[in-house]
Amino acid sequence: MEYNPADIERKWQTYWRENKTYQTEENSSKPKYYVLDMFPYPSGSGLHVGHPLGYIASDIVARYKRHSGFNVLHPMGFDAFGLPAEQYAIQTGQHPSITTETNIQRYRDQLNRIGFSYDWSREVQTCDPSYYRWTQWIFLSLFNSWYNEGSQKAESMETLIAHLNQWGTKNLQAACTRSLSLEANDWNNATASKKEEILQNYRLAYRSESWVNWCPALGTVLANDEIKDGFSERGGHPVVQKQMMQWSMRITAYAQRLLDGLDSLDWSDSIKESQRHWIGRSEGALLEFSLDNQLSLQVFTTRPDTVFGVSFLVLSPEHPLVVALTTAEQRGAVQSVREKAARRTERERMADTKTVHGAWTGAYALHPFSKEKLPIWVGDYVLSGYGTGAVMAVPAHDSRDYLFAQQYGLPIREVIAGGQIDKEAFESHEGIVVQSDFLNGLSVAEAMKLSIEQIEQQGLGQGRVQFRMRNAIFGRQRYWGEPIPIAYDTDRPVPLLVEALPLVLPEVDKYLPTEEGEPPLARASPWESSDGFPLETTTMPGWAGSSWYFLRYMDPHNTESFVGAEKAQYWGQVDLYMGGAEHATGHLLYSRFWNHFFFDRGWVPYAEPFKKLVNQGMIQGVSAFVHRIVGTQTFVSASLASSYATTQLPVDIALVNEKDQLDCPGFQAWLPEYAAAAFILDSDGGMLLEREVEKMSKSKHNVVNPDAVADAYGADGLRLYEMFLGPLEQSKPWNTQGISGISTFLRRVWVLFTEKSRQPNEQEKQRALKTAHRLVHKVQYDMDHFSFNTSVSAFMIAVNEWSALSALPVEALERFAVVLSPFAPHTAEELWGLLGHTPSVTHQPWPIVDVSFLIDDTIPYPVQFNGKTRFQIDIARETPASEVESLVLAHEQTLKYIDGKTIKKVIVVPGRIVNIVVG
RNA sequence: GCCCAGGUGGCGGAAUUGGUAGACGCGCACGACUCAAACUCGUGUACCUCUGGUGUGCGGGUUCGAUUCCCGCCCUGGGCACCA
Repeated sequence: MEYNPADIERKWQTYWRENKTYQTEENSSKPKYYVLDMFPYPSGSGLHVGHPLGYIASDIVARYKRHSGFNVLHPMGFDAFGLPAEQYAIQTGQHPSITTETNIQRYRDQLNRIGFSYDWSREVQTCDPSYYRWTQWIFLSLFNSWYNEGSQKAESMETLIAHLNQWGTKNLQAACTRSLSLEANDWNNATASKKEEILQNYRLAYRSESWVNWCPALGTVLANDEIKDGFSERGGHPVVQKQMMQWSMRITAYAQRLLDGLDSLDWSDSIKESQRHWIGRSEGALLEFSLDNQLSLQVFTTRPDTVFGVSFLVLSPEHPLVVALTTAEQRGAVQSVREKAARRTERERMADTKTVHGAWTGAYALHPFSKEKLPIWVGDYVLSGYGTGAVMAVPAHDSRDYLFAQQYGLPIREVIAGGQIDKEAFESHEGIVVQSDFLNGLSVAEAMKLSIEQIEQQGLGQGRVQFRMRNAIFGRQRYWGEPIPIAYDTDRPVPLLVEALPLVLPEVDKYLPTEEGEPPLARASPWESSDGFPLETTTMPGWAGSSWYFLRYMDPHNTESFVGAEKAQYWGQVDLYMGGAEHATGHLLYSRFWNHFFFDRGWVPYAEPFKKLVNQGMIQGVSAFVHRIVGTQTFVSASLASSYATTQLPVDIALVNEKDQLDCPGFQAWLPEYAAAAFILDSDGGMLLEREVEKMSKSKHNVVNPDAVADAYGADGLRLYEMFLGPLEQSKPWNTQGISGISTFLRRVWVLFTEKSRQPNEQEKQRALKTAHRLVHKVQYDMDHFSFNTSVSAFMIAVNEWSALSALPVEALERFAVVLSPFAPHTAEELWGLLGHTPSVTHQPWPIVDVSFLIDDTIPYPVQFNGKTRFQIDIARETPASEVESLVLAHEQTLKYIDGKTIKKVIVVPGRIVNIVVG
């Protein structure tokens, strides 16, 4: 009987589906284990072999945990709202839900072809109204909550309103957009509209006029994490800064907790570091500089110790005081800086960090201590969104201020000794404070402390922790997303009632903005609430639906709440979250933010949603390039290309054979422009190509399709090979050729189970069992260390050892089938059946290792001379060190290597090695 | 510029606490089977000036012994990038 993966895989996939083998148990008494994959966006091009890498690894863990007696939650779903489906809708007029549904179907088929053990009865799709109803509900909950900095948690707006009723803003500790000062009377006498304006200052989901990243080509705003190098992540369009009224999320309220929470997480250092950097905590002081005319200007600085080195102040071009401060003579210069800054795209701003532009406003401020007159400048290197949008410039000790001072001839005053400030700014914290009045002679650390004390005592400002992270813009001017469940009573936002949810996406005639520039939802008529108020026209961003889906899987059909309290309690945290490192600062931060909020409101038992995170590496493609002689349609083999002037053009890797040669007729048929191609072959008659490792993508023509690999080598072959390629977290190139080793392995496994005698003699039985126990031990170790590539090697070693025996005991084969099943589940099911067992192998207990099989009676001691291994001798395990030494010294080969030299020292490491030092 | 990860044969990679560097697989070479080829099976395969020597990016150090620990540097990949 031949090993036929196609038949076996079809058979078992049907069996699993019909018997609901992977359905998670409800009300189980078993311990739980939650293994989650980052759900995919179902793109039109389907999966390539890189996508399933993480899914295979997590599926192995899920299956291993089932064998180990856990009730496993291993779900899959789709992040189904998003730009590509909408762009396609704009081009074709087809509703994005149709494209999305087709793509999801294809993804589901592709995933099932690989034999994943998902419980599909829990599938979620973010674009499904029964799902986004709860995304909208969460939005309303955030709208109806504020962050109490006193209790350090989110609370219902009711407690805020109660405080305002009684005290106004007195003693109110709240995360807010700007700090307000109101008496209880002011609040109580305010109109509904004025009250809402005040509340907006505190709500966790709120509207504000803010600087946004506007992408004209996509016609929408983008979050910082949706931009790469100044271009939109999707589509690569330029992005500019623009001020707009926008829905935002007050994630900054959670900055400190999001930072602290990282310490308890079992995540890679690189992801934790990028989150820390993104949050960007810095300590310093807010400091007031008074102006001539009653006004004052506030700056944020992390170096209050250098306060006597301030020689000018700089405002961002957008700073609200710029216009008021600028004198008539300076108006032109300042205006030109402001206009220039406004015109710059994000991209230009980043490309050009070496030059600064600025102008003097004509105004002065007074130094808070020395009362010296300091000129106030406008400079484009100061960002309006960070700190107060104004800085005290200390050019001697800040390189950006230094650059600015040099360019405009402003004074540079050394206040920390130790640098060479005629050459560059001295930013080190190692130094003694000089020319600084009461700070003279102190270290930087001492001066920081004392300066803040003095600033606070004299009422000039206060110590302050500042975060780089900004609040997240939430509205998108797009169609294919969750509608925001808000109506407007004139300008006052009014939340829809929970009973009115879901607010379903309306039908529109086109998926484009209206002629007036309104988002596509404005095309719906009427787009208004049941009581006739106009509805919000922006939709939620992609990250809304994906920030809580891991909770919905716990309780996917609940119509009463987004997740039931008992289910949330039982499943707790995600034990293992597998996904790409590209979500380091987007999805993973937003999900943590929302989950902290749910925790504060008492809806989930943990603030942190993902206990352990593993980032699978990228599988790269190996692109192929053909040489074309410049200006012709003649193509030349790579081996001859050096004799011609050529350009290299990418070729679909389907047209390349295993010797890196081009299928010439196939190439001519591939694209019309190559129909008339002529070829100059090398002496072997081949058309050699250049190969290069790059990211796998459709546009590079280097995509390998998992379906095709599974058809040729079986799903189990694909699974084993993806794991065998190398460490999970590393990037590595895909080379289909290598999979033949896996094929050979699986066939040899099959032979062991179908042709090998099961009546071993005692010696063979012991040898076979030793191999089996060592295999189980190794695989178990690898499971705990996510080292799946070495497990595949261990399987091969076991099979090689067993193949050399004439018979195998059934106990060895049984262990093998169970241990193989997480990796190659279809084959393992079939093997389990061949041993006479009834299905399924899925819940068979993981074999127990008999440690006596792991220990050998004798140890092959390597014998080294001066650290170089020369030979080995077998010595009984328990032999004491002194005896090992004499055995080695008495060995005939030892004499040869001593070769008349003196033995200076003999090192015996019991059980390991012998090293003889001669000289 | 800053932060993080990594650098081992022709290739993917292994080496679990400082203890035999190159497991396992690909590729390649030779052999068996075959009229022949493919498949399959077997043997070999780090390098060199080969009774020996060298070798885990480079240079140093610690140690009886270093891919592993320490110092300095180079390169590759990823992230951040005027954050005061």
